[in-house]
Amino acid sequence: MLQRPRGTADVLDPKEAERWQWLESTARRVCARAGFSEVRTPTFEATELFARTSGESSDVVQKEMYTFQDQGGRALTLRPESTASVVRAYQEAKLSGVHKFYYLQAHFRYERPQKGRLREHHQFGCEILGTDAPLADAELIGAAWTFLSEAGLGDLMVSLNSIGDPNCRPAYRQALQAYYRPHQAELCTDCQRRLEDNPLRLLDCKQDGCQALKTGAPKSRQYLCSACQEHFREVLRLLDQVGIRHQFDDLLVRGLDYYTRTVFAISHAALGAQSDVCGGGRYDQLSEAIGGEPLPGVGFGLGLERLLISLGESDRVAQPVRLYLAVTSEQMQGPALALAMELRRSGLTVEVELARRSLKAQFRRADKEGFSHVGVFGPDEMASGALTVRDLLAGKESRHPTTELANILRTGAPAL
RNA sequence: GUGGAUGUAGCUCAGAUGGUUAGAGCGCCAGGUUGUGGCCCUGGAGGCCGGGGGUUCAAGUCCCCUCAUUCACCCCA
Repeated sequence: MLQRPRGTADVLDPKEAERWQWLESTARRVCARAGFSEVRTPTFEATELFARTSGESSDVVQKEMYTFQDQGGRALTLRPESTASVVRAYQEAKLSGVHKFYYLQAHFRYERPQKGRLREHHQFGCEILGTDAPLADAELIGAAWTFLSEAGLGDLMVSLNSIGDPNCRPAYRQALQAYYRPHQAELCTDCQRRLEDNPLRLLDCKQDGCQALKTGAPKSRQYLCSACQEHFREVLRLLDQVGIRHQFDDLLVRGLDYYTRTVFAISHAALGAQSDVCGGGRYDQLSEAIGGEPLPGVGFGLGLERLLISLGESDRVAQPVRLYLAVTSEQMQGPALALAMELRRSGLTVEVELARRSLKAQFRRADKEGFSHVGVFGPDEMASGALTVRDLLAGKESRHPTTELANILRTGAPAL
């Protein structure tokens, strides 16, 4: 039989669907309170948008994009990330001033799948555009922090670094190259290439040989110009002030070229090698890379599949009242459905048995599927306009007029 | 893209050196007498052994290819 494409996933287990909905609504709630409004950008964009912002030499652009040509010969790409799109949209709409956006969107990268890494994955992300104030960095990181806490991820720690701006980064790159050149022979093949291509990336190589060289490598912080230094110091100070646990990590660099100054990540051990659940940073020159007016910004992206893995299987959804309406015979199914619809209209969660099975089997099923109550609807009940209700947790049973059911059950007293 | 592991019932897995009707546990369905769950007992359904090709008298078992999953690398959310 035909299967779903590699690296994609279906969500059809009701429990899992509920987890997704709960997570998404948590994100929306956190954003609404902090004044972020939702932005939705096209699923595909001009290939050039990503090529120019992420960087021609980045892995994303070199080998991970889903690129195709449409009937009109346009080169298009399924978005591998959303920041470039959001900046593009801001500029295209000729907005001005500070804007705060969030998105919940699917992203596509042609990669080899493994735990916490899919070809289509979903990210919740926030962007603050139009200001380079350190306060924006702090608020943005705060949004990710608040969201993760509310989602229930414990023991959070933000790692961050500053990788400078166009004024000071060139000097740092040169310093790195100068340091590594004499050791070139000891580097892994990837790092030999990086030495010319993208020296900053030398710092997050995990090969033993390269790892050893890192300790003596020059640190970006020592090369920051005074403006970047001041900016970073202020970001750190603000994080302290708002109570966000963080640690300075001078080996942290990001894979996308558009980052400037602040870069950060939040990781979680449950994810194995894909430990970063959230990553982001500042991108003050991105807009110009796509031919726009200067527009500073900071943003983060947070992988929802990864977060769901980190959160584990825990059922954090309180069990609400759910009534399973059982019937004593097939003849009662019609009247039972009518009753179910009436009860639903008054706000109750009610399910009726669709297959023909014995009362016993209906009870068994209600129990298995975690219903809180079973209503038995038979001739006696119908004649008296009542329903026999059994509380499955308490094991108690009683009969009530159907008109009073909604109130009795909704006010929740588990024991009737 | 590179390297390793895996793929047998809905799920977790057994099936030594190839040999007759492919098994278990859990789950599912039905019963254990009158309109009632969780425990227990009995019975039942359910498997092109991921797919294709090959070797052989004979393949779930051996070989090749392919698809998928998984772990690591690369990289990233």
